[in-house]
Amino acid sequence: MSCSEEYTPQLRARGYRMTPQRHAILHVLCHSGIHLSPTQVYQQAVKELPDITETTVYRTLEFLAENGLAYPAHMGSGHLGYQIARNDHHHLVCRNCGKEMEVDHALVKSMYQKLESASGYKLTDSHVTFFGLCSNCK
Amino acid sequence: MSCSEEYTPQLRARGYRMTPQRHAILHVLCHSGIHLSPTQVYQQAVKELPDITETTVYRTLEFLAENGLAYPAHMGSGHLGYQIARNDHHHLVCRNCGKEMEVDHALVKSMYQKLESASGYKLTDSHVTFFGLCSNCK
DNA sequence: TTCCTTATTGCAACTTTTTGCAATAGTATG
DNA sequence: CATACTATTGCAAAAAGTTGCAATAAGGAA
Repeated sequence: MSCSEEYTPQLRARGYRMTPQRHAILHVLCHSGIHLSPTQVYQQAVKELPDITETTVYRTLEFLAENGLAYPAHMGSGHLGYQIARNDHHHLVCRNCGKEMEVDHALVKSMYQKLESASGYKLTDSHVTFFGLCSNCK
Repeated sequence: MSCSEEYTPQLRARGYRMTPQRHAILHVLCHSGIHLSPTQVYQQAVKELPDITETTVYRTLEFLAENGLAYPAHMGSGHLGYQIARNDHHHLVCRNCGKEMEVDHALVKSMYQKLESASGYKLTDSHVTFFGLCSNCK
C-alpha cells in the first residue's frame, strides 16, 4: 500500500531525506494514476497531514520531478500536472473534450533518435504531451 | 515593417477585430523571433501603448494562439511563452543551459502519423517543445 | 455621418505560484 | 546521548495569472 516507502532509499542515496511531507505527497501521487495539479495534490495531502502548506507542495513536486520520481506534464491550460513516475510514456490529450490517453515511448523512440542526430542534442525527457482531437471529436 | 497589418483581414474574416492592443502585441511578437513570456510581451507593448494592461496581454496572447496567429510553447519552467506563427516547427531546449533550437516539422511528421494510426487521434498541434541536453552540456 | 450591435478592454478582486529567510528537524559523528 | 551540519519546512510578502462585469469602441447598416 504505502508505495511511498520504496522511494526512501532512492532519496537517501542522493543525500536527500524522506520527510512526512514528501511521504504524503508521494502517497497521493501513487494512489492516483492520472496527473494532478499542485492544488489537487495539496487538497489530498492536507487530509493526511493537516499542517502541510501549499508552498511545500509546489516545492516538493518540483523536487520530485527533478529527481525523476514524478513526471511533470503539460495540461491543456499550459499549467503543469504531476504523476508518479512509472513506465516511460507520453500523453495524447484532446483539445476538444480533454480526453487523455497514454502512448508508449516505443512509438516515439525512433523519432527521438532522428531528432538527436539532426540536432546534436541528447533528449532527456520521455514524457511529452501531444495535443490533438480524439476519435470522437475529430 | 508593420507586419501586424497583414493579420487584420484574417481576424476580420472570422468576425474579430483589429484593435490597437492586438496591433501592438502582434508587433512585439513579429519583431522578436523567439518566445516571449506574457510579462515580456507586456513590457514591450506598454512602450508603444502606455494604457495597455496585463490582463489584455494575457487574454490577447491566448486569443492569438487559439486562432493560429501565435504559437504557445512550454518554456523550461513549465510556463507558456508565445511566438508569432510562421513555419511549422518544434523546439528543443536544453535543460542545463536553456539553449533553444528550432526543428522542422518534417523530422517529426512520420512519428505523428504513427501516433495517429496507433491512437485514433488527429494531432493538431505542430509546435511541441522537447527537452534534452545540448551538444555542449551533455 | 449617425446609430446599433457586440467584440474587446480596463478595473478590481481573487486565485495560483514563487521567493527570501528564519526556524525546524533528519542524519552522521564523536 | 549530545553536537553539528545542512536539507527541509513554514511563514509572510510579492509576483504572476485569472475572472466577472460594466464601460468602451470597432465595424456594419441606415
